[in-house]
Amino acid sequence: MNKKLNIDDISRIAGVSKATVSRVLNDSDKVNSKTRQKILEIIETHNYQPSNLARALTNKKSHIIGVVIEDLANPFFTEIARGIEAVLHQNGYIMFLTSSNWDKGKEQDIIEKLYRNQVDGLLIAPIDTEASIFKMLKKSTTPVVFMNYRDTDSEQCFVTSDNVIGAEMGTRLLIENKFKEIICLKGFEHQTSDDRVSGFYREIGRHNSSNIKVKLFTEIYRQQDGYNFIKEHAEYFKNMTHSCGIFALNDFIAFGVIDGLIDEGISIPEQVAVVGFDDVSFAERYRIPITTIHQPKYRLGAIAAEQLLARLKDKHSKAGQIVIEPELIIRESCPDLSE
Amino acid sequence: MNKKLNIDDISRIAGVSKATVSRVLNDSDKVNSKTRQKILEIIETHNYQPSNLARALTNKKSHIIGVVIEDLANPFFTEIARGIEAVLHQNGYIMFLTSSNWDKGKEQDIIEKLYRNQVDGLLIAPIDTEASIFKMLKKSTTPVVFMNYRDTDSEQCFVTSDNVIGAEMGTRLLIENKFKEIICLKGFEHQTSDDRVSGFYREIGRHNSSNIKVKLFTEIYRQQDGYNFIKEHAEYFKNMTHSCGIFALNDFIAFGVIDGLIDEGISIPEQVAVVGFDDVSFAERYRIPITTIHQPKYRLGAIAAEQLLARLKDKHSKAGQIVIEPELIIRESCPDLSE
DNA sequence: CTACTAATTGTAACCGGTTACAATTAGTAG
DNA sequence: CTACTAATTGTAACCGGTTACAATTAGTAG
Repeated sequence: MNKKLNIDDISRIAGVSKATVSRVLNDSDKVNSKTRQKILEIIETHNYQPSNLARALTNKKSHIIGVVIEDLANPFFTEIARGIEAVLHQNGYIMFLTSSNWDKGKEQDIIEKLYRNQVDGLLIAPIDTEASIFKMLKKSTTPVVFMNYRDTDSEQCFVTSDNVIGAEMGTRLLIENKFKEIICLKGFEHQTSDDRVSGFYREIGRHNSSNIKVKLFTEIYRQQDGYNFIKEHAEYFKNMTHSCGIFALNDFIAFGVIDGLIDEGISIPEQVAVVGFDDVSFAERYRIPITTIHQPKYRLGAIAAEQLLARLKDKHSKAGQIVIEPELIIRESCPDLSE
Repeated sequence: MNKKLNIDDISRIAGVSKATVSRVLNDSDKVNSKTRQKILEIIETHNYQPSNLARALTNKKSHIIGVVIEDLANPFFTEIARGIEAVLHQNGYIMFLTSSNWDKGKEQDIIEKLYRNQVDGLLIAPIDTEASIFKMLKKSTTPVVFMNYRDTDSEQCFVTSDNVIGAEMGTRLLIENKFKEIICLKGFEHQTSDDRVSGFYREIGRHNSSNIKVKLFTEIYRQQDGYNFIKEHAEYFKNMTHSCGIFALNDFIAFGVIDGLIDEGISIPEQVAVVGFDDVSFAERYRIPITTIHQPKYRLGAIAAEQLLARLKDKHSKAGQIVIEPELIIRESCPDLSE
């Protein structure tokens, strides 16, 4: 309808200089209370909204934090985002959330766009930290906190769960359950997956496990892949003379596995027990409640946001590198039968 | 580390004017291919990233679309966001997603911030359209498309499911199942809830239903509330001599209801049948698969984004007001026993 | 070599704010 | 009323880009 007003329009209407208007906008300096009053009224009645672009351009502060997660459909990430949002909002910052959708190219693209929009800081759950954009970020002054990722560079902030220990916990449960066969299903190509696989093997190695069959399957990414895995090996599972434990390296894969097992009429946990990872909100109330490794997602996001704010306040504060201990949650898909 | 370079730095290094640099950035006009080459190299080696703020300030185009949803924890909204993101990304726009978290004040606040950051357009799943910020938006030139909401103003774009018809479908199923008692649990105070309640009563009114007990309970917002509702009325349900149907006006309430019924040992659907609304991704694979009204969430988001892009191309294009027909999905929590 | 046109580049104003510094106005003591 | 200080306001430069227009350079025909 009517053009957007700018500060010059307001100053003209009020019969003052734009500097004065700017002063009342920022209630900085002293402005005569009558002029202030008048200007405020004009702003009000004309519904003037100062441009944050112009403001950020001079201030070099946008009060915007860019957040990049991998998947909007996965409550694991949205819970993290909620934690972030709560902390940022409380501190007068606004979160702009974006999703790389597990696409490396898009990840680069998004981060670059965020950076060019001069966000004050970046909170990233990264996929491909080898990408050139990350090298650029490291050289830049824009503070970054990684989530769900650990960096060897001591200058780099990050917040993550200890995926190695988490995987050890899950594996130990399976071993203690005395399964003759333990199958590990690896998820996305990602540092967290690698860590979990390491933890898996490390725990296996700790036990005299020569009489346990151990298998690893990779390239099982999503729920559907977990389902297909069971479908493909259905005959094998049905004809097994021993019972078996499956460690799905994230809950979604576990969901798929459980769906497949139910469809094939294979009993859980008697024939096949399932352990997941993440303790996504639905794990507790899935068709069969899932034994899994709990990560405090909301808290992880909140801590990451706090780290970033700390860096924003003091550029030279020590880079926080926070590793949170996960927790084994036992439910029906794999009970603790060790006693 | 090193200060961020700007276009002046680049032009100085290249020994040309900033206009020339700007020209190669936008590959507009003609630039001698040698100079272009040289400048591109300098940009590359110095990792120069032009500021989008400055650019947007002059161009009056940020290529950013602000998106406001109500709840990041609810896959209903994140599915919509995924649909939006896909369309926007394909068209060179970037989505900045924010969440009002069911808080009216925050909703106002967020929209104002987005607006001040001069996003090119806004996609909003609104809570409180009476708020003053929406009046301001209507007067502004920034195009807005509402989602999950219908506006009586013919100038306003929106995309929504037909909640009245959806509720009628669900209610009809319950009536055809010949339940002697039908209970409706209303969710958040929201236009969609009101529409669903209307549909519920309208369908009830269509049938000669004097022999059906009809009850409406309000202020049942979240999963936990659905659970508590059952807990509070557990004795009643257990002592019922007839069977009863519960229409939970969104799936999360249905989840809670089902949890409560299971905990109390009340059989589903024999004693109490449950119908949800939305067909959130987990409804299909909940402990008891939920009969619900399906909304095409991803598509809804995609259509909304397309509407917005259309408006962006042509300010005067007719305001799309799109109502999508929902679909009844029958699962275990309430089968179709009408024959 | 000259005169003209086309290609390339530079100058300066602008987008919409903020702020250091200067200028003006108001207030106060003598 | 004068002289001084404090309070208030304005001027102009700047943030980092874009672009209309002018200026310069290169190319071509005669």
